[in-house]
Parts: sequence; C-alpha cells; structure tokens
Amino acid sequence: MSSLTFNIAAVERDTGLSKDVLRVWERRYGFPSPERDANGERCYPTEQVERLCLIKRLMDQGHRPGKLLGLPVDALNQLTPRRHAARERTPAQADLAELLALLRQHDAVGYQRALQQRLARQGLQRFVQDTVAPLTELVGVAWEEGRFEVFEEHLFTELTKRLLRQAISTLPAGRGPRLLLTSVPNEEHVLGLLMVEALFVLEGVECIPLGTQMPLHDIARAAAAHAADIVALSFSVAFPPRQIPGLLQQLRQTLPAGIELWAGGGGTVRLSPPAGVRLLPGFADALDALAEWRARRS
Amino acid sequence: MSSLTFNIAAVERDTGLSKDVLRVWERRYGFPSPERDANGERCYPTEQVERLCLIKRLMDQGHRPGKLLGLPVDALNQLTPRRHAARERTPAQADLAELLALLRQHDAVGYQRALQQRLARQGLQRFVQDTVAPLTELVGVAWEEGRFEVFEEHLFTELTKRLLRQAISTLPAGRGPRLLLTSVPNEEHVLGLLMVEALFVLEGVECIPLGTQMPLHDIARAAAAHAADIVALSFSVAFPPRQIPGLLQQLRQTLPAGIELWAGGGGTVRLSPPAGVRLLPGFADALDALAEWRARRS
DNA sequence: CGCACTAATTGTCCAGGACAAAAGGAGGTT
DNA sequence: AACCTCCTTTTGTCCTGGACAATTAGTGCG
Repeated sequence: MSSLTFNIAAVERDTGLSKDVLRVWERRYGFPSPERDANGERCYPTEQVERLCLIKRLMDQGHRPGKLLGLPVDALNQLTPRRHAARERTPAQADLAELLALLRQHDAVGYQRALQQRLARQGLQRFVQDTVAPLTELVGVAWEEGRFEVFEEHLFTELTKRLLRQAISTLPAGRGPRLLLTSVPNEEHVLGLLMVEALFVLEGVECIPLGTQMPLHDIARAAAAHAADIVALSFSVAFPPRQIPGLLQQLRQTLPAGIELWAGGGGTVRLSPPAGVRLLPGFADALDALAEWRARRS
Repeated sequence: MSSLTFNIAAVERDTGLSKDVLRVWERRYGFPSPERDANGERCYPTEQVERLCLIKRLMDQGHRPGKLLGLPVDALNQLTPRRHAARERTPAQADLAELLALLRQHDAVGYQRALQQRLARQGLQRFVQDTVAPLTELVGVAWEEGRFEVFEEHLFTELTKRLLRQAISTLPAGRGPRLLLTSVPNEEHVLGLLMVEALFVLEGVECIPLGTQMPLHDIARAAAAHAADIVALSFSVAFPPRQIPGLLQQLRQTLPAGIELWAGGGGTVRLSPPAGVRLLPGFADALDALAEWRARRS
C-alpha cells in the first residue's frame, strides 16, 4: 500500500552513497533501477534502498561493486566478510562477550552497571586499554558482519561515552602539556578521542576537548587561541585512508611551527609518517610520545 | 608561495555548500571563480574559500545569495544579521554574559567551574531551563553574528554536554514511560536532546538515549526492540524546516501505531502538527505531554 | 614466489539544461 | 497598518552523458 519512495538525496543520506555513485551505478550495472515521478526524478522504492544499504556494508568489508550489483538479495545475505578472513577469538574477547550480549538484549541499565563494575575493578587505564578499546573493535566487527543493528551500535557508543566522560571528570585538572583533542570533518567517531583523553588526563596532561569534525582552519585557530603545545587528531579505521596524508600535510602547513601535530587511531596504523607529524597508531605510542615530549622540555 | 588550493570536494566539506551549488553560483554570478588544474578540474584558492565561508554564514542569517555574491569582501564584513533585527537583552541574559565571556577567553576550567556552581545553586530543572537553554541560544546568536569562532562553539557544546551528562547520571533510574530519544540524519545538535533527557529523567521517565542522526528505519526498529512507549525527536532551529513534516510523516507510517511520536526543539516552533505526531516546541509542552500520558495510563 | 606491466574497474568531476519550491513584490481589501 | 492573493524572480536540486585518473586485478617473466 503506502509504497514509500525516496528521492536521490534521501537515499544518499540513508545509504551514504553519493548521488554521483547512485547514478553511475544505474547507468553501468542497471541497479538500482528507481522509478520516475512526474518530473522525471528518481524515486527509489524501499526494497532497493535496503539492498543498497546491504551492498554498502559488504563493500566496506572489501567486496567490490562490480560483483555485488549483479547479485540477488539472497546471495548478498550469504556473503561473509572478506578483508579480515581469519579472526581468532582471544580469551579477552570471550570475556567481553558478556557485555556484547547485554547490548544485544538492549539492556541499557545492565550494560551500564557491568561497565561500571569493570571500571572499578580495572582502574581507568586498564579499563580503557582492556575493555573499551577491544569492545569498540568487537562492536565494529559485529556491525560489519551484520550482527549489530545501527541503533545497537549507537546505544553502545552513547553509553560508553557517558561512562568515559564521567570517569574523566573525576580526575584532577592536568598541569601540562596543553593538548588540543579533536578530529577532522567527516570523522565523527568520538570514542577514540575519549579513550586518549582519559589516558592523557591520567598522566596529568591538560586536555582541551573540542569534540569531532573541526574544519582545518579552525583547528589552527583554536590551537593558537588556546596556546596549545600539541594538537592531537583521531582517525578511525573507517576514515578514508587516502585522504589522511593530505589532510595532515595541509594542517601542518597551517599550524604554527612551534605546535606539534600528533595523529592517532586505527586509521593511522598502515601509514607512512608525513613530515612534521607524529603518528600514534596505538595507545603505547601515545604514552611514549608524551614521555618524550616531557623529557625534551625538562 | 604555498598557495594551497582546494578541489571542489574539499570546498564542499569546509563550507557546507554542495558541489551543485558551487558550480551553479559560478555559472550564474561569476563567483567563485576557481582556477583549473591540468585536468580541467576546479582549484579554489584559500581566499575564495574563506569568502565562501563568510557568505555561507551571512546566508544562514537570512541574506540571499543574489545580493551577497556580487559584493566585495569589505562590504560582506560590514553586513549585520537581518533575520532577528531587534533583539533586546533580558536581565537573565546579562547574567549569562559572564559565562560567555569565559568561553571567549578560552577558559575551559573556569567555564566548567562556573557552570557547576550554577547547577548546584539552581538545581537541575532550573539549570536546564534558565541556564543551558538561554545560553545555547546566546551562543547561537553570537555565532550567527560572527562573534564566536567555530572552535569556541565546539568547546561550549563539549563542556556543557559533559556537565549535563554527569548530572543525568547521578539521577536514579526511571520507572516509565520508556522513552526513546534521538534525532534524524543531518540533525547533529545534541544539547537539545540532553536538556530534554535531564528534565524527563527528573520526572522519572526511563530514557533510552541513542545519540543523534539515526536513520528513520532504525528509529522504528529501535523502538520495537526497546519496547518503547514514546519516540521523541529533537530538531534544532538550524534544521531545514521544510524537511521536518515529511520526515515526521514518514516515521509515523513506519512506527507501530501503539508507539507515540513526539517532536520538539526550536525547529518545531512554527509548525503545523502532522497527524499522529505531538509537537513540543518548548520544555513546558514536553512536561505537559508527559503528564497527559501518565494521566491516560493510570 | 616476487615483481613489473597491462587491462579492467570504479569514483569523481564536468557542462549545461530544466524545473519546482521559496522568497519577494504588487495590488486590493479589511 | 496588517493581511491576503496573485505574479515574478530567485535559487537549490536534479537530470543526461561524457571523460579521466586512481585503484585494483590479472598476466607474464625473471
């Protein structure tokens, strides 16, 4: 009956596929094949939008569009992740499965309580490294494999964010260096930033959290205004890797030479370090960098 | 020397103006007028990007592109907000100016302390209504008028978010109704959601916070999975008003009939209520709606 | 098996036309 | 002056179809 349809902008919004891509796929592969309204504009029916979402998810796992777009829905549903073929289960992950289960049961209260317990037991540093970080990865994998819904992932992010923020707020204010924490436009993953902030504040760093998605110009201005010693950016694994070097280089040129530029997060793991930028693929690297900075300034 | 240039995608990212708009402006008004690289693609110099940012801000204040695009930079800088011509200063706002001043001095610690004091003095309910809400509006105005930088606004959001979340987390868990709180894609303003959450949790509502930007399909799924009684959406004043009715109607159709749909925030003030949706332009309306819901169920 | 080189794939950009929705303006009525 | 209606202009978004560079896959050779 209702037979809702979406215009191309709505599909772009819901699937994350740009208008250009939607049109060129239609031209090349014959899918999607939207109807047209009186004005000749594309009207995508719900089924096609859902199929596009599925295709998008499979592509994020390393499949290629040419193969996927010819396939019927059933075949798509049976495809498994390609990129990370072998993924062994560490004991730590087995331990975390309990938390995942709570999320999948939509038990917000239970999840919060379990998280709080782990925080109390492990202390903030180990909590970040041994609970939040691997949990984030597990959720990412579950999401890639379609075992997690969008809203389950959102709930995870929201509740975990809250606990981390709360933990950070109980710590005493740092004494230096002054470190500005943010991410570039289109990078909205916030958990990485919060994890680093927690570790740094524990070490007495004075963090200035600016949230995510700060235009490059404004990062430079903020660094100057706050008299920051260091600017630290976070790139998640989901961020388009080829954009990163350019962004870092551009920011490095805009930023005063006296201010250091650090970049961390899963997106920086397989990256050759640009000039004047320090890469911190893991937490240990971040703490090392901090120790070195302090040694240099003392 | 460096003479950085931006390709059209970078300009879209930095200015928020779509590629289509950038090209059609160039065609119609002769600005921007980017150079071309060896491949015939547009290369926007820094000055033009900055001018575009300025134009964008003036447009958000109600100016129209046809007038702005012919003007030189000096003239642009002298333009004042148009939409809210007369804006009188209430005494309450004068009181809040102190907080604004702290933000403009980039004194994060001082701002947090001042906010915390106000929270302790006013209690959460009045803090939300008399401090956070008007402060958010003031920051919005200051931002529109160019008196606030992007990063100052981000800092405000980040710090205020933290305090509200912290305050919410100290409250006891609610007993019902179960209320799902989120926003639609492209609506990323989170403070409104947090303010409502604080007020509702104070009233014993069991809030399920899903963060911002949830696709409509997933909102419906989440509501079912969480067995929510009510779905509440927040629309900021900055959200394109014409999209709201369509979105609400579409969601209403997807959502099971037994689940109520509420929509609030500054974006819903001048809106005729769609069928099956309850509009809550202000906090009082939200509390009224809650009282009525409870009366109906008792 | 590793490496260089060719071929296919795929995303993004371009030009320029079209149209509908929104905003502005004109004119008449209360 | 405020309000409504009708008409005009402005403005954003969508369209087609072509092009090309960057990535990925495939192939042959040392």
